[in-house]
Amino acid sequence: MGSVAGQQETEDQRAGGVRTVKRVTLRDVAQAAGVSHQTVSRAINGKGEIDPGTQQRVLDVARQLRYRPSRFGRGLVRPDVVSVGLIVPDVVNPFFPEFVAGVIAAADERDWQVLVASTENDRSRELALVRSLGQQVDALVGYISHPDAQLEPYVGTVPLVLVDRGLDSSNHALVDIDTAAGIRAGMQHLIDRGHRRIGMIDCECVSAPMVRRRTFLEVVGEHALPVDEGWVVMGEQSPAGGAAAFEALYAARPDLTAVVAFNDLVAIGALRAARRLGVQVPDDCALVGYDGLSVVDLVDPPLTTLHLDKRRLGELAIHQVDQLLAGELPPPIVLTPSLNVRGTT
Amino acid sequence: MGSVAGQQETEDQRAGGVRTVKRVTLRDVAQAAGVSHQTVSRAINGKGEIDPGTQQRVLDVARQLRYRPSRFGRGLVRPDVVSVGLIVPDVVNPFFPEFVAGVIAAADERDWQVLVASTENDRSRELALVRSLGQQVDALVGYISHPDAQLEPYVGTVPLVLVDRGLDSSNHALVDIDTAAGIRAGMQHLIDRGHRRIGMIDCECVSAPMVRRRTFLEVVGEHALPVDEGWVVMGEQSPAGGAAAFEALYAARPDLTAVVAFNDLVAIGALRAARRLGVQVPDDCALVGYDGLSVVDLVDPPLTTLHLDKRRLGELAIHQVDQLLAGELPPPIVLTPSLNVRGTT
DNA sequence: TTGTATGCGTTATCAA
DNA sequence: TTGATAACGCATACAA
Repeated sequence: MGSVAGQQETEDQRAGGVRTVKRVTLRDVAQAAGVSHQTVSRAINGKGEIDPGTQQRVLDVARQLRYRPSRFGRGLVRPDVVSVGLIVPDVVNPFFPEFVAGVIAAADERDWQVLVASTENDRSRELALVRSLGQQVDALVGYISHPDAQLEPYVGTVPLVLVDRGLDSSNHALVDIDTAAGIRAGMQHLIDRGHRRIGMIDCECVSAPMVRRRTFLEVVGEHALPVDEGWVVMGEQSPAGGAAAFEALYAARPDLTAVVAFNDLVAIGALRAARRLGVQVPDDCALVGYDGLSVVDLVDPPLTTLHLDKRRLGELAIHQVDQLLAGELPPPIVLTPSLNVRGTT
Repeated sequence: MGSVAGQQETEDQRAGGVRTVKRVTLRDVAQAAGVSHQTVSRAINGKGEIDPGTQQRVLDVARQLRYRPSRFGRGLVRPDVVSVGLIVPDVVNPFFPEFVAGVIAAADERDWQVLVASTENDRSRELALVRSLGQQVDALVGYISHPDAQLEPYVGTVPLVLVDRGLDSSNHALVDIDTAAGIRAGMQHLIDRGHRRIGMIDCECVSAPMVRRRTFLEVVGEHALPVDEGWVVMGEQSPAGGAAAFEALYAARPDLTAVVAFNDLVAIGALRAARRLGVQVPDDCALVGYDGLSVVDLVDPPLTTLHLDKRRLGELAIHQVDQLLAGELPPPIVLTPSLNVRGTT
């Protein structure tokens, strides 16, 4: 089976032999196998209408030559496979995998593909990603922190679904989270249980800046709870940050009876700090998290939290893509976290 | 600007107006704008060599017509963008996001794209995914449970990197985990601390069946530790499963002083069960996990575990892809977990 | 069963 | 500045 010889031959016959590694094409295989490129196509795709002998021969030659069909050539001539680009800030932060899973599942249901890209919490990478990925896909779903105005020049013509960024955006489809309603539910829960001396651990947050704190203060005002400096502390958005923030909060207000945390990770840090300080949770101090990560069930006691259906969030994003691809600009969809009472309240 | 009229016109002029939603092409825009498709191309890509007036006009028409460049048409004629398909069993299981992050990061470094697919723990989806995704990408990285023999017909010609499946595989590139060495290190640690009555919670595991148990028994034999029925229990691969398994183990061997768990999630379940049973960890019973999930630091006490660098695992997989794409079949790479002593031993 | 010719949507070359 | 023409790699009628 002079296939190896065939390969040599093919290489030599290449006219512009100088150019960089030319890709092996259907015609190269055809030439090497001494058939038409048509026959090769048939052999590769396993359609009938071909002599088993030649098919095998062609297949052998193809393997020798390391032939791989070009997805572009194919895509051009076959019904398009829809592909969606997904941009998230971080794949490891336990908030996002569930969201990504939702996107992938909903996409899969439609036989769509998902290209996942992560900015690795580097905001400066967002814009470049929007542009480059946007050129390679049929639509984009993005957990993007940049405001519309900055985004626009990079978006080009790609249909875009923005997630969790308030309703400031109008050119693109939106899936949003009603954080204010969530915080409000958490506060109400604490108030219902008789808490009045409630503190908050807040964090920097580009997507919904100040929302938690603002809502907190609103509710505090509505119920005439004690409020002045010291009831709200800022912390790093991490367990360690939550621990430090709790310590600061406890130092300033040792008589507090409940804390609302920016999110679950922060709350878990606060929980550990409380334990270290000898503060019993929930007896001495109740604690409410936010996000509803699955890890809240692994800590002790399990964390009461405002549970957001992150998987659903992803599914809805794909739903919005669907609309966009159909030529509609759908109205925003808003998801509200639901209170999940466990062991810390 | 009779662009809307232009659109009508274009639609009407389409010969086979019957066919399903034809995609808007460069030529459609050209016709509507009254220029050559070449000029449209120039306008879209913002190359110079075009009159600003016509450029603007063309751009307007393109927008009216909702024109989007075809990635296939482009891909055919521009230097290829390498894309890697990634198949994992589950995006939500905290083991995988770190792995995925490693793959994405290493791919990104090379300006490659990553298409992520999940089998959602449904083994039966693996093969179909290998085939379909394999056709759309330049290489595949797979956390695949099927043995080579079953896999082969579905692989086709796509370069494939298999992760964590023992070294039974030869046609494909491999990144493996030396689980035996990990378990051995964990056992040795316990033995060094004077433990002799050690139990194990094992789970079903397709990728490395029996490895933990086998290694456990080897070490037990080498050190003449007590061994008979009851020292190894099987459990579901989850915190709940770990809890149930610990209860069973404790019921059978109430005098045990240490437990090696299948993985961290199982170990965390065991930890909770121990607490419920009034067994102090680590004083009454030490506990060693496996995987090194970041959640081990969130439980109390933090879990001693055999830490596997999952991110690195992903990076190495891309490294293997690199070799494969260069035409080499690289030797397997083996990663060994390292003992991470925290609060449960 | 096999080969020829054509078109998919884009960019590049070159002439006008 | 613009346009005609030729690739790019593949699949599919249609002819042989």
